[in-house]
Amino acid sequence: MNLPKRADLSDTFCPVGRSAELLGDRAVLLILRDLFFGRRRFESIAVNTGLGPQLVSARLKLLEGEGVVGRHAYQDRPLRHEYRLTAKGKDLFDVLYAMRNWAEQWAYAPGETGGGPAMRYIHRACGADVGTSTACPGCGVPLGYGDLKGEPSPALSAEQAAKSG
Amino acid sequence: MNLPKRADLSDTFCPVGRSAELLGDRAVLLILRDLFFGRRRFESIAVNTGLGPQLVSARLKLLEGEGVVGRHAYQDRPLRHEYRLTAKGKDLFDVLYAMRNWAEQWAYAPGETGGGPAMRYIHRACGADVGTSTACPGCGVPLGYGDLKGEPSPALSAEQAAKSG
DNA sequence: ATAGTAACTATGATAATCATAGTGACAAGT
DNA sequence: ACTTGTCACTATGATTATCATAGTTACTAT
Repeated sequence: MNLPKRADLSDTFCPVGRSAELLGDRAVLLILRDLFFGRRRFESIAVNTGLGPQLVSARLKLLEGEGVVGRHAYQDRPLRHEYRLTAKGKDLFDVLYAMRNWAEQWAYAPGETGGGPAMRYIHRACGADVGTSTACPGCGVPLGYGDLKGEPSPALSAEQAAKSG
Repeated sequence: MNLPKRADLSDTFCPVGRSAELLGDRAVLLILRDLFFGRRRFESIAVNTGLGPQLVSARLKLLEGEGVVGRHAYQDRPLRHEYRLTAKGKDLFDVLYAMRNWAEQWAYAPGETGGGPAMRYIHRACGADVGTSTACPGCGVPLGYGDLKGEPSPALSAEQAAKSG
């Protein structure tokens, strides 16, 4: 086993503290990101995040134990599993989306992304570019899991291609 | 020095990845939480978070280096500093608030907080209980840094008192 | 029979964290 | 003057976690 020895979730009554026990871990965040983007397979996650297989394995077990991801067989011979966000996991959308918004506003040097955002999001329902809003600027609907379609900037898309190729 | 050797922020173009370099750390998250609650002093943060002084020191330096917190002298003899969120730091409000909302919905056993949330938030402008919304349910205004007044549940308030006493 | 793919596990070196103790600069009390 | 106390740290050594690399299992495809 290689689960980090962290405090029990119930070690504090503070809600931010409880979230931090789970989310205060770079590997967990990167894996969640990949799951939100539809990457469900172990190898795919390991390659894209750049994390070693041992860490990915340990974190997926942790996430599964917390009920944030579920493990589902997608074939029998040989037996293979994929990982999917549960409802509890999908509800982390707001956290990851807030992280994305913050980074778009603060984490890039001027011009680094060529003018636009590193990743542009379009509201599926109405086609509007949502910018960094939490409610669609076109139709006013609050944004949640599954509502958005991401379009990576050329730089980000090149980076991802380099990893999988 | 005890700064963790993490990848450069600019190691990825993915905005969630960039945020994760900073926020994917339990200590960083707990320190930010305390700063959002108005704790500005080293000792106060160290005691409330339960982190050792060395970790607090290392993370405050990291946060200062990233421009998320500023260091300000509050007295001269002896020279003492306090830490405050910068604009870049205050903009992390949405992330911490999303973490809080998720935890309120998923991280407590039924009845653990005695019926209500672990921490209740009131919209200062109109007095409405905001629940776990991102816009005030009373007046519709989107919620941001400084808009809310927190009221800890008895359990949480007892926990905090135990730390400082 | 050999190579390939997917999902891991094992191992050892390196790095981070924790618990505990100590330091420096001063204020206040005896 | 001397002890005690406060605040913001720094130092040290033991414990843990992480990273890089290699190996394993169970198959399929050629």
